[in-house]
Amino acid sequence: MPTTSPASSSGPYHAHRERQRRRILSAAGELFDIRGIDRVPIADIVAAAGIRASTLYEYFSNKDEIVWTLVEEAMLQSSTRILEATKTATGPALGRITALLEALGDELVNHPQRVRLMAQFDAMYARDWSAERLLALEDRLFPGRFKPLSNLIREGIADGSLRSDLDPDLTLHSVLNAVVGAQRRLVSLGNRVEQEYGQPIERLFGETVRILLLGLRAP
Amino acid sequence: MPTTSPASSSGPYHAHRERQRRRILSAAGELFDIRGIDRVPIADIVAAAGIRASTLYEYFSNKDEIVWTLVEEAMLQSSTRILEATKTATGPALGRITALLEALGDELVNHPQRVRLMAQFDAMYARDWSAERLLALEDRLFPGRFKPLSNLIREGIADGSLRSDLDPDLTLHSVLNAVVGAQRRLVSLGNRVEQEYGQPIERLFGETVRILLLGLRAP
DNA sequence: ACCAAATTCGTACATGTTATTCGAATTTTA
DNA sequence: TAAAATTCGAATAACATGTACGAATTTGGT
Repeated sequence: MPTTSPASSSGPYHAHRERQRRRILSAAGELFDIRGIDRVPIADIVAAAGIRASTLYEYFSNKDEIVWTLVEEAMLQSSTRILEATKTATGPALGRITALLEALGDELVNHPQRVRLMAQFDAMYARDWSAERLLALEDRLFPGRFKPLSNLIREGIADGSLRSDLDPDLTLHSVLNAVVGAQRRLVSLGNRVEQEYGQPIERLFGETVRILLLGLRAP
Repeated sequence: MPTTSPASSSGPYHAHRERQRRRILSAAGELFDIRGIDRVPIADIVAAAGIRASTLYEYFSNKDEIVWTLVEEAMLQSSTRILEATKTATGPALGRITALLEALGDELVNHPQRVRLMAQFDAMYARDWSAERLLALEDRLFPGRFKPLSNLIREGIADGSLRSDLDPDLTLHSVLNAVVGAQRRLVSLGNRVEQEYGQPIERLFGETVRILLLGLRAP
């Protein structure tokens, strides 16, 4: 009898369980990326992971749990990398905002699968039935995440690097939303972007960031 | 015996067929919006439309056809409205770009369901298996759609309303992508936006547009 | 009001897919 | 080698899609 249906976090078989868990998650992540989350049956995840369905249920009680686990990991990795980039940068606020937005560009080119996962999640899972769970997850991962953004604008106005007519509680949120939206749209459209726009993804993203920064900069 | 399985486009019963077709499409659209396209079985569409499954197959041969029809309509309505707004505006290019972006804001507040549908489609259907069909659809709906955008930038540089260092083949594409990305992200996150950011959707969107326009404007 | 054509209904059905459970067999640990 | 953990294989129940067809109903034209 397994300890409990969701994976246990310690014990003699701990290392092995962790390995298996990873196998399942990465197999699922790959398939979700290629075919779309809702079009991947458990049977396919199982086959890709090289196990039987009944084994999978020793690790996750259903597909949703796999999805939520992947999303949690993606959000964590993403935010870790971005916070780090922002903290590394020094000098006037505009420079730190630049670093923040460019980190999202790095993510776009270096971790497209991760970005695609979150794009899918936004469009499909961010519905009422899961809103509570998502908000709870975000609160757990980064409590009090918005004060730094507002302060960044305030500092920029004070140090003269940003326009003085910006609203600290509004501007950076809307800029971030636009950049994240651009990022996710570009990565979702994938090859089609280049076919349609005739420009490589990273140039389009870079130009978006450039224009936004020009709009923020003090005249 | 029905004329053909997909709806016929003329004949004595034409008006009635159109009405029924609409019933099906709007029932499906509603359900897709609430639950997500891939989580709506045919049986539910049929029930919501108040008909039997066998009747539905007189109009659409499968669920994908319903989805594609809805997407085609959404793309057409959206682009019609936006082209019109752009053409109505006169004066310097910056003003016309402003009208273009504000039209996307109108769509966000007045037709959120339509925007959500396209957001879902981008994230789920814009994959390799359907890329050809989508490109064909776009070519059919608006052939040669990108020259006007490039020209708008060129005109703006010429008439002095835009910065002179913009790239006609790049800038407006990337700005549009960002605005569309922001629009779709806001509408997908829905109520969560206000809970998380503490700002109404249209303010966030408006601020995004404002910053972008500041970035485009000649110094 | 009536007729003929078109549409819808009701139902049955064949087929395939999906998620989940459970006891038996196997592998691992100590 | 014994006990514990893990995996397997098979069985099952539920769901979903799409098709078929005669009977009942609605529609448009006259």
